[in-house]
Amino acid sequence: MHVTKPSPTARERIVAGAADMISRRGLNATSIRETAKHARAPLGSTYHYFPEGKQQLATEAVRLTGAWAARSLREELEAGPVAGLRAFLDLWRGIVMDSDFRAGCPVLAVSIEEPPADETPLALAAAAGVFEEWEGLLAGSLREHGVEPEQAAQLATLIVAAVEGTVAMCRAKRSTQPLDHTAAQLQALIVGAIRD
Amino acid sequence: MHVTKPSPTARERIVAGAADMISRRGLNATSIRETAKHARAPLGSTYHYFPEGKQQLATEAVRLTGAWAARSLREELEAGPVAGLRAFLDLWRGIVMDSDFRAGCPVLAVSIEEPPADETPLALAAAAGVFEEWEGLLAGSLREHGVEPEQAAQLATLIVAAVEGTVAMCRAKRSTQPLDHTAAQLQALIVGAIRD
DNA sequence: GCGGCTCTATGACAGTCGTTATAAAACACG
DNA sequence: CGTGTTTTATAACGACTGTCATAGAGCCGC
Repeated sequence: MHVTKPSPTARERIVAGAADMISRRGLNATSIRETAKHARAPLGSTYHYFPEGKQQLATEAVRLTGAWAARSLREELEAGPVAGLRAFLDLWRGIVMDSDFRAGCPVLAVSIEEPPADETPLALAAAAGVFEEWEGLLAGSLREHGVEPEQAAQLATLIVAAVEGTVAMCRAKRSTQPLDHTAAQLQALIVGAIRD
Repeated sequence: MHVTKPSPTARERIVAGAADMISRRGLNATSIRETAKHARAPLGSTYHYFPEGKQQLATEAVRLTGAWAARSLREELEAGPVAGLRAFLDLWRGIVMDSDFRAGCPVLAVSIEEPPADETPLALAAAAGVFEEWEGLLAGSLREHGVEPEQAAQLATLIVAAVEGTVAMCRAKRSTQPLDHTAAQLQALIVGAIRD
């Protein structure tokens, strides 16, 4: 049986492209015109698919990235928290290296740009939700391996925050050394937490 | 004896204002016109003081923030790594809370925005330098308290990355809970590393 | 007072931005 | 074929951007 992967629709291409551009240049510097061009879609289509404009596009880009990372995280966590951590780190390492240190995490990018005062920060709320989803997956796996609930929640927050911060540091330094440092420390931390 | 604090020059006000605006809206969304207005300085003055334009202004804003945090970090580290960590965390907690979750770290903001392809990323290099300065201070203090050099360097990277990431998460969630989680975990981690 | 320097004021340049309106095209389905 | 819906094309709107040029103020040592 053969299943041909459906070629992505124009709408999907726009969202994926927006996520990529946001992860490189930030939300404000990502223009709708360029995302459309990057996805080989006309400008008019963007406002057809995303009638609420840029906020909606950013929101969907954040959610897409969140779901993508969550799926990988969920799968690998079945082999335990250490395997999950490694998968999470490798995922971002790939992004950083494949882009020659030009891309990072669009969820972080959206989180640190103050939204215009007049509108509800939909994309920011989506970013908060993605962080919580990632933390929840990690904390759940830690609890399953005997870590106390409060300790598990704290550790999950630390992992997500450290990975996000490390990716940014790798971009600034144009080096993956921060990821190596963080990986070693977080792995040891998890191993120690599980053993208790 | 009485020493009047010298009122900051227009140049200093511009740099400080730029750092604040970058920490809120990101580098690309911070316009030179608005920084000038925010500092009650005319637009012409900005190009007088910063003839290399926006890159130079961003670079100085990053360095100002870096030096400001480094000074606090250096002072408090004299009381040991745990005190230094607490000071570092409190510093950012103050920024986040005083701004009602609208401001963060300008160094991080600069780190995650791809510079225009045609110019040398001066501000990005400055951000890398600031991260290294912070890591160096923390690693040095850890070594002084008996932590192995490699372990100290890794732990310092983790601390800086985690704090930066946590501040961003606090903004997204509009809560300081991530900072509480990270603070607890990092403190325990340092205590454990020192005791060995 | 007076030259010379630092700083300000003002306006302009060419470009991009988010968004909207409106018309044409492409398509699906009977 | 026609018809109704989805998608594209194109132009325009006001506003904003980084940068530069130039003319004027303010202030220094002499």
